[in-house]
Amino acid sequence: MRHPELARALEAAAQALGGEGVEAQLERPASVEHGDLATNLAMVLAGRLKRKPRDLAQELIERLDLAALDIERAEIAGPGFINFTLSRDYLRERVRRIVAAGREYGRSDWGAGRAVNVEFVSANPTGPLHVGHGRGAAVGDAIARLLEWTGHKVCREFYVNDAGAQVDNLIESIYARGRQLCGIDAEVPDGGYHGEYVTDLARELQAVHGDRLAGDWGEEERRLVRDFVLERMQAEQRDDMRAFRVEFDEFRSESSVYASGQIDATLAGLDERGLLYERDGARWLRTSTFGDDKDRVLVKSDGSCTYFLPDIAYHRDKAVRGFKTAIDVWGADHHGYVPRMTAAMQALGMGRDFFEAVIVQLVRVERGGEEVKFSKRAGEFVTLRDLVDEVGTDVTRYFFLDRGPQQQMVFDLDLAKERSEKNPVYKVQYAHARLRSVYRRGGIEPEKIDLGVDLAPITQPAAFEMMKTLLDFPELVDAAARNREPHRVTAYLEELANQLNSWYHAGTRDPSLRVLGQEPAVTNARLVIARAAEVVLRNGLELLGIDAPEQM
RNA sequence: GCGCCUGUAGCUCAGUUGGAUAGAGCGUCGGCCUCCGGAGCCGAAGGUCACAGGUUCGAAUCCUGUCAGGCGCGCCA
Repeated sequence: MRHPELARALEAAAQALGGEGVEAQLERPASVEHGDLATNLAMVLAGRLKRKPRDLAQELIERLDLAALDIERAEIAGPGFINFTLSRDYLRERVRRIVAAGREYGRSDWGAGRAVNVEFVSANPTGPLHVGHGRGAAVGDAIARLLEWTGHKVCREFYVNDAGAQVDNLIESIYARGRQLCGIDAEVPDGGYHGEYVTDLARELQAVHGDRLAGDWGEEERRLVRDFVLERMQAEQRDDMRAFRVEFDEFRSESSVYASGQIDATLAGLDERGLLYERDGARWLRTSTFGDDKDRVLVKSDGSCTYFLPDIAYHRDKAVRGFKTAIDVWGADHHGYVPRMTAAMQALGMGRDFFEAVIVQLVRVERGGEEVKFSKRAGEFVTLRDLVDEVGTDVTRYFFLDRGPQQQMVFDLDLAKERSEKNPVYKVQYAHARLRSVYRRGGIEPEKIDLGVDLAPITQPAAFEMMKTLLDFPELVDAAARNREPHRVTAYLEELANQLNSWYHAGTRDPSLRVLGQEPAVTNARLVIARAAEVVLRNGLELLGIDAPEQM
C-alpha cells in the first residue's frame, strides 16, 4: 500500500535528525498485530548515526503529524520498527477510489511513453509450436501487457528465421517423405524433421503440383516447396498464437534483414569502431571486450555469414526503429547466447540497458504423475495446440504464468483439467464470477452502484484485510513490470481470491455478513467493497490475458 | 572442465529486492454439509529454507566453498 505523504514526512523527519537523503520504505507487515504499514527507517538510520534504533524511532514519531496523515497509532516494535495503524476511514475512502478508477486502477505512467520492443516465440518456421513456445508466448505477452499498463508503448514482435539451414532441413525431410509416398526408398536426413506433419506436407504438395515434384528436385522445385512451406508454417503458427490469444504487431523475417542491406551497415558500423578483425580467413567481432568469454565469428572463411550476424543486424534495427529497450524472451537452451548479444549491442554503441533477455525454463507435461512425451503430429514434442485443445487457453496461460520464468515447471494436466477451486485459475475466475452473481441475484446493475454511500458499516476485520490487499495492487503491477515477472500477478490474485472467498463464505455461516438482504445502508456499503474487489480481479486477469467470466 | 539457472512442507510453487513467528494450493488427518457420489465449508499436523562457512542490529534473500539437478559451451541454427 502506498502512502506517499507518510513516506515524505518520514524522510523529512529523518533529515531533521541528521539522515540526509534516506529513503523511507513502507511495507505491509506480515502480521496483523503489526498494524497496516511499517517502516525500518529507524534501523537504517541507526547504522548511519551510530545511535539506538528505538530511540530514533521515538524521535521520528514525535516529528510526525499523525492526525494529518490519517494515522491512528504509531508504535515502536521489535528491534526498531515503527508500526502504523491507519484510520479505518482512510482505508474506506481509498477503497472507494478504486471503484472510481475502474479499468484504470493499477495503471501508471512510469514508462512515459517509452517505446519498448518485446520479442517472443520467434520459432523457426519448420513445424508446429510446442509447449515451450507456449510458455514463452504467455510470458512475453504478459510482460507486454505489464509494460503497457505502466505507460510504455509496446510492440509485440515475432522474428522468423526463414533463411537458415533449418528450413533446408525441412525441405529435405519433405523430399524424403515424398519419395516414400511414391514407394521409393528414401530416408529423412540427419537432423531432419520426423513428425507426421512432414508427410502431410509432402502429400499436399504432390496433390497440388503433381508430377512436377515427382522426380528429383532442382533449384526451382526447391524454391516452390520453400515458398509453400514457409507460408503454411507461418500461417499455422499464427493461428496457434491467435487461439492462444496472442496477437503480434510485427513479424520480421531473417530474409528481409538480408534484403535490407543492414548486414553490410552493421559490419561497417562495427568496423568503424575497430571491433572487427580477420583471423584464419574469417571476420571476428571482439565481443570479449564487452564481457563475452570469447570473440565470435561473423563472416566464415567461406564468405558466408554465421547466424549471429543477421541477428545482430536485426537487433540493431530495433534501435533504428526507435525502440529504447529491446526485450527478448528466450528458451533456456539459448541462455548461453545472452552474453554475446549483450556484447554485440554494446559494440554497436547501445546503452548497457538497451538489450535485455528474459530466460524461460523448460516445461515438462505430466499426466497421472507420468511425463507426457510427445505428440503424434509433431513427433518429438508436445504441441501447444494439443495442450490448448485439451485444457483451454485460460488455464494454459495461467499455468505458464503461475511460476517464475526461471523456474523449471511441471505442467500437471490433471490439475489443469480440474474444474474446481483446487485449480488456481478457477479459484480466481470463480471469485470474479461470484461477485457478478451477487449483483445478478440482487437485481443490481453494477455500474449504478452508488459510490457516495457511507462506508462506516464496513467494520469486519476480514474486510479490511482484503481492502489492504486491494490497495496493494498498483505497487504490485509496478514491481511485476519492473522485474518482468508476471508470476507476481498470479500469486497476488490467488491471495486476493482466498481473501474474497473467505469474506464471502463468512456469510454462509452468519447471514448478517452477507452482502444482500441487509439494511440498505449495509448492503450498499458492502456492494462498494465487492465492486472494488471485482475491479482488481478483472484488471489483474486482463494483465495476464485471461477472461474474467460473468459466471462459471 | 568452464559458464548460467535452479534447490523452501510428502508434491507443485510463492516469499513484498535484507526485516518481525518462512506462506499458499494439492495431498494427509479430524469435523461440518450432502439421499448417495462429486463439489464445498471449518480446523490440524507437516520445515535443519540442499550443506558448510562469512558479511550485520537482522539472511531463505547478499558473498565464498561443497553437493545435486537442468541448460549451455561450433567458422551449427
